[in-house]
Amino acid sequence: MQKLTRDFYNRDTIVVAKDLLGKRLVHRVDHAERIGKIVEVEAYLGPHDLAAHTSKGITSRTKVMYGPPGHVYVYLVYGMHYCMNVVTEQDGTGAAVLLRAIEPLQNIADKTTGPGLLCKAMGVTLKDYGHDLCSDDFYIESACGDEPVTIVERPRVGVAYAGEWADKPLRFYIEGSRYISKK
DNA sequence: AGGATGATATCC
DNA sequence: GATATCATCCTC
Repeated sequence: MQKLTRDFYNRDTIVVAKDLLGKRLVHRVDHAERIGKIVEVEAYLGPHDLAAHTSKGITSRTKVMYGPPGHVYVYLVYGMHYCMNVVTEQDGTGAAVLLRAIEPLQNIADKTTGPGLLCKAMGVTLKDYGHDLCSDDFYIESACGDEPVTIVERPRVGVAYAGEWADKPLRFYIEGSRYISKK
């Protein structure tokens, strides 16, 4: 078990996205560690990626995504669900990886197959906006003996408005996992 | 197939 | 300050 360092996140976003599959997301809430294995993610590459929130430029909402890697970008979608992202690449890039689904491992009661459900189960809300994952109560670690996995590539979900960027295969998940949000 | 529900960006 | 738009989920 090894906590991921800043260097892990400070790399090409697609590489980080694929590398996050199989890692353990750990969040301590009320003295209990909630742990889930990441099984599905999406890559948002930067301002040139029309599906990314940073394509609108630096705003109060996107400033964390434009900041240094290894921090958490949380936002509210559709007025009721939170989604969490991990900021990637060097300070100023504006790229991140959306966590879409986890496999429950410890202290998780609710469903986890979708970005909104994942945040609810992990206790992630807007209060976690900007949190540094290089910390002790909210971080990602590699499992001991991290087994290689087969990665499936698909177009991202819910970004039909993004023109040609809607079709790019930037959604990645672990083949065979029963916790994938959609087929 | 359609509705819930509120922050945010983008207009006036 | 008003309004259109959501990186979703649940129920019918």
